[in-house]
Amino acid sequence: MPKPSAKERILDAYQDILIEHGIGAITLEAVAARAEVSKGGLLYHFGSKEALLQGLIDRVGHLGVTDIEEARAASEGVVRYYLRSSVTDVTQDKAMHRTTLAAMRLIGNEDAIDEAMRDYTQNWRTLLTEQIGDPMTADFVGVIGDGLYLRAMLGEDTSPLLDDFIELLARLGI
Amino acid sequence: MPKPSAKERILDAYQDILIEHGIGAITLEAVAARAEVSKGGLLYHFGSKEALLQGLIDRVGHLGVTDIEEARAASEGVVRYYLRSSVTDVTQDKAMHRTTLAAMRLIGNEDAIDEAMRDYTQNWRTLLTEQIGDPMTADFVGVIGDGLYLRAMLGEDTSPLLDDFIELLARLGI
DNA sequence: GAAGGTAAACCGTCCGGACGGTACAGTCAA
DNA sequence: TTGACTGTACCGTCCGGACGGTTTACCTTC
Repeated sequence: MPKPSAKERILDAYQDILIEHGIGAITLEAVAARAEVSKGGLLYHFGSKEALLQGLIDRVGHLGVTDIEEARAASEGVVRYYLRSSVTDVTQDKAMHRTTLAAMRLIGNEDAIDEAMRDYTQNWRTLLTEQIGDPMTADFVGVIGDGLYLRAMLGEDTSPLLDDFIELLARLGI
Repeated sequence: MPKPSAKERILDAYQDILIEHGIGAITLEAVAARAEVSKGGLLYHFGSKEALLQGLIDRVGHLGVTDIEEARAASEGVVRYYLRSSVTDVTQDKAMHRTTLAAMRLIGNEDAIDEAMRDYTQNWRTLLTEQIGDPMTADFVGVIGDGLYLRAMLGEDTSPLLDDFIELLARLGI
């Protein structure tokens, strides 16, 4: 695996610090240090803290689109794909999962993040509705995924719940 | 309704700012201004920003206990009480609901908050298991409540979902 | 009941440190 | 030569917290 470009590394560092220590630990110097870049180097790529945030939002947008595409094509089915990617699964370590977790740390603190996350959940809701048929049931599945994410944010390992939840949903004909 | 004591007003202001503008907007001066108290007055009651956080944690603890007690005694049943209090219901405006929403803004930023929230969800899980019997199904209901809270954090009005969700759970024999 | 005392409740200013951002001169690989 | 940085020095602002008052409520004693 080649070393990612500095810009990507900076964004990764931004995410990592958000996930591990939260928004309060985000300083330009801390992000730069984690990315193994000088402060000047960071500011070369992202002209301000605000630009760094925008970088994360863009990433949520891009990864969100490809995530939905992959889900649509997944052989296991959309619902199972959705729940699996909502669960903390150490073995997969998907890019979108980390990005989402990082973005969630900013919910309520940055309006632009709230909007990006609403868009993302809305896209999922659309796909789930398309797949399941009934919008109400689709919302139900959507909320379960969100709940799993919230638990992940609290540091809980939710992977043991996956199969049980899928079985319960199967009983509802999903 | 008499004017609450300064200490309560300060904690209310702290919550309000967290909910409306997030952790980044929390400064001693902002909280003091919102509570209509001087900065010195605030520091008289809470000796530091850390103490303010501890005040919120204590509140989560106290309200959490009474919340669980009320749920246990609720004529509508524990599950319905749980889901109803997870939903954004403008008409009720329960103290615990606001406190939880405020505390959620701090998840991942303050270890002590994470722990308090884990305790709170754990207490609910225990009660739900006791009520439903099967721990796996209880977790299922628990996660749905969490998902509703996450949506509330994103500013969504989740109250229309309540009855539908209860009906879906009824189909599972809950 | 006036005077005096006391402690809790509260006010407003000041200081030091942290942090975002600027500026710029130098390095180095392609 | 140009783009991608490094490293250092610096500035202005913001914020936490310390601190030295001041007001209010409530005794107590003459």
